[in-house]
Amino acid sequence: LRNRLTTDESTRRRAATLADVAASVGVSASTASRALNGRGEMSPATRAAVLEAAERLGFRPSPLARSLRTRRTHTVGFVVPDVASPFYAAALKGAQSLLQTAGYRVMLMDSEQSVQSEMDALQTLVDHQVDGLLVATAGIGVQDFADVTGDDTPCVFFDSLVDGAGAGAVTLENAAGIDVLVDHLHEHGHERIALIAGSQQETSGSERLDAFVAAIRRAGRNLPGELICAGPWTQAAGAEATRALLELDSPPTAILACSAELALGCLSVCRDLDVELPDELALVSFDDPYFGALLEPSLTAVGYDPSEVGRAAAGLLVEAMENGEGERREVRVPVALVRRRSCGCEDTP
Amino acid sequence: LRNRLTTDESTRRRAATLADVAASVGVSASTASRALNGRGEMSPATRAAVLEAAERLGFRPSPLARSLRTRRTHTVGFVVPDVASPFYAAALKGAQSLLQTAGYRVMLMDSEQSVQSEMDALQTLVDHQVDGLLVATAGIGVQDFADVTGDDTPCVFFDSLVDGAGAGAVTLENAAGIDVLVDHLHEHGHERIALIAGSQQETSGSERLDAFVAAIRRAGRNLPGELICAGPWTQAAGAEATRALLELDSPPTAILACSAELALGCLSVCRDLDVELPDELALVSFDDPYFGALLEPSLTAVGYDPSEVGRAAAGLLVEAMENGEGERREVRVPVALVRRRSCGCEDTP
DNA sequence: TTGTAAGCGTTATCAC
DNA sequence: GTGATAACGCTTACAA
Repeated sequence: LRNRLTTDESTRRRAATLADVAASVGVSASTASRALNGRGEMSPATRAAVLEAAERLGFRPSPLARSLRTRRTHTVGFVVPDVASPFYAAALKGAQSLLQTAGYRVMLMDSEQSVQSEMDALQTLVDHQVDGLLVATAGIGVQDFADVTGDDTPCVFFDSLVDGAGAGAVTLENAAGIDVLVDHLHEHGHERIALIAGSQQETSGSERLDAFVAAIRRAGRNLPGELICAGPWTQAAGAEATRALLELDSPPTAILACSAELALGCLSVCRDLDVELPDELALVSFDDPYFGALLEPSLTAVGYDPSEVGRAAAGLLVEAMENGEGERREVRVPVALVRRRSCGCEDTP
Repeated sequence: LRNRLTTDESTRRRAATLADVAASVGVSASTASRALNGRGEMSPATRAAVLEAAERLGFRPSPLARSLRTRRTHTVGFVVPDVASPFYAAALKGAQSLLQTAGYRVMLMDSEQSVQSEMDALQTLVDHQVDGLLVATAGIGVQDFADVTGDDTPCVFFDSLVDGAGAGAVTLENAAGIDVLVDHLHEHGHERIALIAGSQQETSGSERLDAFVAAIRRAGRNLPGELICAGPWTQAAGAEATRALLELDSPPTAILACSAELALGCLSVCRDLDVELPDELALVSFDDPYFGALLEPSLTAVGYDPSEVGRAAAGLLVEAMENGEGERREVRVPVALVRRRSCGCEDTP
């Protein structure tokens, strides 16, 4: 019942160190170290004795000291533009869980969508000698990235890419997702489709916009520039874009929002303006929020597993950290269309 | 244009160390250290020379070495039951941002709602000699907590409490929130109100349940046990509870869900079963999700700023880490009722 | 004002 | 098999 870690003496006992364990057994620190790490041959007797002493003294090796010596911290840095966003939070969880079982800790930084903060974050992490980096860039350049990291630390980018940089990359099937959304709207007979795009600083934004333009062209439709709005990934931006689109002389009959946030902004404006969805305007979204079925109208969207993005990225990173960087590997996480009512379909249970 | 961190020589240049800086100026390491840390008096000339050399060599002090020596890591551990949950993700962001500006890094651990994992996480963090702990407990006991941390590391609990443990605590106004919700349902004339409570392992769960019982009693109503369901904080649990409640011989006329997740589960079941909200059943929720206004029907709820919870907790922790633990401080983050349609009110824009 | 030396807790390289 | 000894990169008495 008594707390093992405090003593009756006035002095609070310091945590046991390797030297303490060694002394307690009567061997040298190096022997104790070898015993605990199972390195090298040694008499079973002393090994057992050391193990017993370590247990008895409640010895906990200091990762700090170990890292200083071995130059490995078993820590990876995780950098995202906004941890509070459902997507990044889920990716974080996926990554964290894989990393934890692989024996790595994660140090988290939020770049607040700023390239400068992102560079600061990377600098801090590199200073800490993290073994690897997982970053969803806010739009850093290849050169800046190399300058900060010295290209010494394995890095896997996810969500958005930085040219050919890094030991690997995980992104979504952006083009495929946009294609299926555009096709679906075409099937519903829409001719004037508007795009509410996200930030063009990141490839996750530009790939979707590019894919949209390509899909419309491929279908032989023409594409007025006024039907394309780009801005930050926020609900407010989605609302503003929708308002602008609805005020057009000939407004679109359908809107494709490039993220759930943007779709939500669109939804709320339509509600305010009493625009009936999907009759007066159809809406589809790249990104299926977990409450998509409960919105009014329920949201037709392209969905995917956000935690899988983090998990896959972490997997590549562990690979790169342990086996050295081999081929640069790119993974695309698949997406799938979920038909609901906002496009004009019926809910499917 | 050329990368500063690589050399033309075959050998990749090692990052400059304090010794390198000192040597380059022709002073001792201690002098260089003092110059860089601005400690002690010294000739402006040498100080300037050291600073210049550090700059020129791109010197970056090693936090690892520094921490080993000073026994301060400028790192705080952050432990939550589920980072992917919107509430914890927002709290994380609030905490992270305050900590970052205060000069601390955050090391993240997810306890996956398991007490054992939570203890492991705490152990890991303590081993890493974090300067402080921010934990939303999954239900650890006081004694276990003390055993792991040795009560050496300042800890601020948030969301849920551990008896009187820790240097401080930040929670929501659970009782006030439940009271206002129950009162509001009473105003709408409801006599049979059911509660879908969350996990009773955590005080955030038990406080809400207790407050509910008290509020009903205070109003002189009687409270059949069948109207209270407790379970995990998941949408699935909310759905299951709702299904059970609706099958009762005399089902409730109103439901109070103790979290947004639980309310969502309720909502989806009502949709499946064609139960009309709010006419056949009223629903209110403790926790106002950011898309609450866009649900069908829009959700009446008690809301609060989740990032403020993290920020406040981080504030208390920084205080405790820098000025030593003084009085144990408890903060309650305020909540406020948001009337929407699910209770029978009209939307207010 | 500056330098010397010890030490933070490990691990790695040698001898023995 | 095991033990000195020397790092890892920094801070801080204490001495000069």
